[in-house]
Amino acid sequence: MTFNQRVWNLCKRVPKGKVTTYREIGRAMRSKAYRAIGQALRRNPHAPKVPCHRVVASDGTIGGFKGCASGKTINEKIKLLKKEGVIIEGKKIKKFSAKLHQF
DNA sequence: TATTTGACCAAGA
DNA sequence: ATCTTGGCCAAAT
Repeated sequence: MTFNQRVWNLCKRVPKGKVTTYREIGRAMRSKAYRAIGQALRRNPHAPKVPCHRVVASDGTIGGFKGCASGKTINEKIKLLKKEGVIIEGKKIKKFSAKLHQF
C-alpha cells in the first residue's frame, strides 16, 4: 500500500455532502505530508473514482483544483458540491466546520 | 542518486 | 484582512 493509495482510499471514504481537508487526511494517516497529498490528488489517476473535489484547504477555501487532470474547472466542481449540499460563499465554504468530515 | 516541484499549513509582518 | 516565509513530505524528473 503506497502513500498515494492511502490518500485515495481516504478520499473515497468522505460521504456525499461533506468535505475533508488535506490536513485531516494527513492526520488520519499520521503524516504531515500535506503537500504530498496534494500531489497525489493532482495526478488523480482514478479520475471519477476518487471524489477529489471533496478535499479542500484547511482554512475553508477550495484550494488549487484549477486545471485538474480531468480538465474540469473549479467552478463546475463548486456547483457539484453545492448540489451535494456544500454551500460555497465567494471563496470559502459556508459552515465549513459543520461539513467537515472526520475520520 | 540528487534535485525540483507542488491541489499545503502555520506563523509573522 | 492580505501577503510573505519557511518548513514539510512523497513523487516525478
